[in-house]
Amino acid sequence: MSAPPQPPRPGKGPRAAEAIFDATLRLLAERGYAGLTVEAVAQEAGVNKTTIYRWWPSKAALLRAALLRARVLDIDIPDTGSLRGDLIALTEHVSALVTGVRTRAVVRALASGSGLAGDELAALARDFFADRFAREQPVFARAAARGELLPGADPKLLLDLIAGAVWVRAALRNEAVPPGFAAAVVDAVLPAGRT
Amino acid sequence: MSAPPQPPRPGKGPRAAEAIFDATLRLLAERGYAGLTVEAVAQEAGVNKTTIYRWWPSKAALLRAALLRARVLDIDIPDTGSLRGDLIALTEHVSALVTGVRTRAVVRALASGSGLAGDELAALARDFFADRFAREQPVFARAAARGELLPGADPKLLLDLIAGAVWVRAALRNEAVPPGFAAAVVDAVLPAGRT
Amino acid sequence: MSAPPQPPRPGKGPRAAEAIFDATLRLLAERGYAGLTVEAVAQEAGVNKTTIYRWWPSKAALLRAALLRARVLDIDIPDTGSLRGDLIALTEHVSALVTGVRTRAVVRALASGSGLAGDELAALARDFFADRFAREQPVFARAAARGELLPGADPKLLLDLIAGAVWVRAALRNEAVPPGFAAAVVDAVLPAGRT
Amino acid sequence: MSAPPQPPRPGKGPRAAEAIFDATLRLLAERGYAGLTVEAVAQEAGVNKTTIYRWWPSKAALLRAALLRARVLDIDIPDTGSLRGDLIALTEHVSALVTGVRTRAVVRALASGSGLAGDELAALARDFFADRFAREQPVFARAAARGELLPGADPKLLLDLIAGAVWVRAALRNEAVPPGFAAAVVDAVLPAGRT
DNA sequence: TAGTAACCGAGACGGTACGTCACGTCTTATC
DNA sequence: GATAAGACGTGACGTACCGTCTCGGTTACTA
Repeated sequence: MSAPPQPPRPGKGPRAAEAIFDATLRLLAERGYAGLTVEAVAQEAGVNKTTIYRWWPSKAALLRAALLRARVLDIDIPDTGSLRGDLIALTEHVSALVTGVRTRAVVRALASGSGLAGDELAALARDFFADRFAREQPVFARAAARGELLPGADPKLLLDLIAGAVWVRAALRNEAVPPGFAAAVVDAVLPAGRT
Repeated sequence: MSAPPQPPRPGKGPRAAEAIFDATLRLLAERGYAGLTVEAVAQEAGVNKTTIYRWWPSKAALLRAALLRARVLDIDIPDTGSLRGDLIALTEHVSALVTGVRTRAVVRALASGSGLAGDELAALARDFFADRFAREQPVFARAAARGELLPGADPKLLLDLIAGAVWVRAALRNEAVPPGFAAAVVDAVLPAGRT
Repeated sequence: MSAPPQPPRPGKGPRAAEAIFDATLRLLAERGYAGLTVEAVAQEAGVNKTTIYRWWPSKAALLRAALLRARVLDIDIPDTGSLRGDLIALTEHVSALVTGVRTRAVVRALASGSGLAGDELAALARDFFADRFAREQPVFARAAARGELLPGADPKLLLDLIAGAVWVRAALRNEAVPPGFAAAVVDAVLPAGRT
Repeated sequence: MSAPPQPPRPGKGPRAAEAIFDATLRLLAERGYAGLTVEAVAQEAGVNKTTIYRWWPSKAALLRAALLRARVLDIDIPDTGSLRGDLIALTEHVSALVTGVRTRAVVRALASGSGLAGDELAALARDFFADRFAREQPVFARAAARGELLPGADPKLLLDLIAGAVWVRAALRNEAVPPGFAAAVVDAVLPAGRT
């Protein structure tokens, strides 16, 4: 009689989608991307393997869907009142992503795209970064409005420098990110951007 | 009295080591790390699979040995007479590594270490970056001698910013690295380092 | 209303079970037990190796199933009207098994059970002989009914003597079993059993 | 200068022949014929694998040599003063061979000859039984001299019956050989041979 | 409320690659 | 001259997942 209260599955994906995504991300965190298997996901999710293959053609596609759904990589855009404060907050968020137990495997998986044409993870990474960059625009818009931003500054370059430094330190060098690293990074690049 | 007839293999690794390493790197470039199989390497190298397993316990160990031997990732430390020139040269080298056909798969494989303990590739990446940083020291020593370097500057941070920006742009965003990017990157971080 | 369409595989074993069993027994006959390989069976049966391992955990288990299914070792219990005639028929059947091209390898394989605990072939041999002995009982029941059997005679011993003589001659001495051997064997043991 | 005091190796076989044979027989007893490996023998004997292959071309040949040298299968020909007593002694010896911990694996290995042409173990079995039969002749010669033996009796058949019964009981049925079995066997076949 | 379409579980399968074991051969010292 | 040392090709082992297929049953929307 009553309309169904916001049916959780509006026709997209299997009924057990949530369980599948959960299992996917948990196993990814536990075993890394290479150790993630569809069979294990199916078993953990209490679902038949065919069900997964009915909906996603590959491990990468499944992971992509899981990441999109689960919003593990979402960000809150900071608004601290100053460009420097905002950038430090962003940096710390990137740092948390790259080092966090739940997310570090995810984030490394994104980077393992082989560079071969047609790699789904590479596409996901591209989309993720584009989306993220779009969301970060307000930070720079506000800074410009406050007159904090040099006219010729390149926000994308600033962000790449910031995120890249954290990435290299944590993911490639495999070193701990010391407290104060975010501030140091931001202060290193701000002269190029700030009035 | 007579010198030994210069045995080509001084006791380390199989006779066909060169062929194996060649095949490993070629297949890695062609198919990416996930598509790299020991069986294919063996076949390409004209060697039996067991011979490979006799010497390296895993795909990662084999790749590690291949990279160390093949010096694919070596750098020439530039000496252009100015810090800016040296850093631009380094940046362009990083950029070539990350985008070059022969090396981009290698370099991405390094980053796919799962972050799990005991990952051989992660160890390799760590070693590689440590070694590379050591080799780059003269650039900063010379800059300091020339009085180009601010006293409190952090060379490691500068290098992480530079390499990270290239990495994010090419490997994560999967965008082309435009001409002039190296110079832009260096100019963005130099105010933090240069007198 | 209609009977189900008589599915050929009532739930036990792979679809190609017959082909697998055929290949198993043929290769066993050709190459002996030691030369029998699962891979060759799979190839001959036009089946993937994994399919065989899905159903039988070892070569011995596979062979066991093949023997049970194929009824290679079955006997027709003779009824010639006299104990002597029946025993000669049984002896000749044993002789045929031990020397026949199709069966001699099978029968030797049964005997190669290592005597180690848990040997599957040893278990199969045990079962086979127990079953066979049970089936031979009517011969002695009829002989007793005819008054041909001494009260204290031990049928099992008689059968062991008979089968053993054939076995030693054919399988261990590797000599031909001459015509008349069956009669000679039976006549040698009958005084111990017959009135 | 002094003649070596009975050199243990008169030019035939490697220096460590004894150790090799020991290891061979011990491993055969422990693991059965199928589980016997040349590599394990070499290791146990403290000898290089190539040394074994220099002297014996195959596992079967090695085993053959070990059995011949080690006299595991030797018999003492009994002389109890009566045919029945001698035959019972022989039967008990066969029984000990087939069931003894040290020898049962050996004796089963002999029977696992595939019946294929060129099987070395089959040849060994043939030789062993021929030799053994020759050695047992005195028992029958003495019985004949005592007038115990029927003129037309076939000693070979008698022995095959006896040995076969023990073999079937112990090796094929995998049953224990009860005490008194030897006497029962002999009494079952003696009417056919004894006056 | 019945029909129907989408979805799902169960199970089997061919296939690729894994990493391991033992075989038997070979070459190059060494004793 | 016999051995030791050690690398090698070869073949088979048994396992893990891959991605696909068929079949029969179950939801759940819809007519």
